[in-house]
Amino acid sequence: MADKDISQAVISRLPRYFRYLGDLKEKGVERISSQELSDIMKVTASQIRQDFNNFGGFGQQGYGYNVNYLYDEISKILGIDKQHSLVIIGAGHLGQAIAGYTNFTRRGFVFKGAFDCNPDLYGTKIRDVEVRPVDEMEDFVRKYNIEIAVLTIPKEQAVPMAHKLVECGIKAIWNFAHVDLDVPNNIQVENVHLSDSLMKLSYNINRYENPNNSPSK
Amino acid sequence: MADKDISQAVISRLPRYFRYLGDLKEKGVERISSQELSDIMKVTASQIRQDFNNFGGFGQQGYGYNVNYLYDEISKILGIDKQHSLVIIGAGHLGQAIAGYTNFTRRGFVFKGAFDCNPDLYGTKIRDVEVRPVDEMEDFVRKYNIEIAVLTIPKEQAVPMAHKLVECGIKAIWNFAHVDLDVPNNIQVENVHLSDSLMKLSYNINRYENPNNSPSK
DNA sequence: TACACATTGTTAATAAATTCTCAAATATAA
DNA sequence: TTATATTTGAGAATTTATTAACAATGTGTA
Repeated sequence: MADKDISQAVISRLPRYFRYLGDLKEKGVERISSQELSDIMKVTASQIRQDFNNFGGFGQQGYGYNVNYLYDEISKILGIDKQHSLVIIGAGHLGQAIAGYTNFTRRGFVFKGAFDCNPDLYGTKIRDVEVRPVDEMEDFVRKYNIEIAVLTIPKEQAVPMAHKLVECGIKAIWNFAHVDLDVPNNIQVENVHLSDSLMKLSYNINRYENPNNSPSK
Repeated sequence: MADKDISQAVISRLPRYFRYLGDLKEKGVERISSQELSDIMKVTASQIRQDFNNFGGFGQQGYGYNVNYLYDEISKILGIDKQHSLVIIGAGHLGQAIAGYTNFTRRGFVFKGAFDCNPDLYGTKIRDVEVRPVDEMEDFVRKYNIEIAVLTIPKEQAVPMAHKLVECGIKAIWNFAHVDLDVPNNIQVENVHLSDSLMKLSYNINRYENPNNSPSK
């Protein structure tokens, strides 16, 4: 955990490399240089090389990078060469959107269960998985040793639910509730705060339209 | 646009400040010091002061910050003191989740239209708004002068759709498709790449479990 | 096989972001 | 009213991230 720490800035860029490499792979491209990748991705070649070097460097002088090899290595780094079990807590539209997104399955995220507190949803199915009452979550997570919980519930319920999940031995929470969770730091949390994202967009619209409403410095 | 540029790192933190200030406001807290806010938010007091100072500084020595005032100022900076019109392109679960999220409305994002290419959805309603055929999008966006388009469609369709939107005079795109859009830089784009976020989570799980699979340096 | 060329990995330089420090300003209590 | 305690805003110091430079190493060709 505490060895050669790699900054989250680097980690954040890996999925994007992975996406572009996947595209290249599909196109049948065998090799690529950092410069070529730089042109496609609009980041500096230097950054690409620096990023890969955090993990030892996967290229070869005079040749570049082998697309397939690099793709596989990144998938190992990201841990998507293994399967991860996942439950969705909150089977509303957002929960269903995520559950139904088949690409996640392709990346090894296996959707095992869905829970909600709305009785109307009990027994309805999302991709062969039955929606269960949320009280059954604890037993289910323990029994099947679920790794990841996707929290798509209102923020008021998110905090107590996170605590319950931690008690059941969950390893990670993908949090869509608009609240910061306070969990032990052996539990991984990744927040998706959609409203934050939308506000950023709003800022940039505003900024572009009224460039001169900045402080009098 | 090109005056006292504020870094996107700062902008990214504003919505979180805004969220915490909203909570404080609701609790009836009138004033707060950067140190108190630091304790609550788990960021350094110095960063809080530095961030606010980018916009001129809203506090007073010996007193701290007035919660209501600061809240209002941040909402102005973020441009959420004004209304923004918005259409959703792709009325699947994700599109519906976003359209249905009433908090956005509260923040001034007014949901005006929804479009899809699935005839089964035409005429169905999402919060009083009828789902229309996607061919009608262009006229609609032009006619009602829509500012923001939310792209919740598959990546193959996202790129041509973005081009169409730009032609219709859209100002900003909130992009949920797993692809990078290439639009003129007067168009604001905010990406929400969910699979990237999930991969980051996967990395951190992996990292925590196998701390020693780092390169031999 | 030998030589020119390409391209990485790595170190150094630069830029950006964060944290520290403290004088100046204000609030509050005596 | 004055003295003391707070707390900001701003500049300096530090840390982190990004970009540039180039020697080392391999590729591909004649």
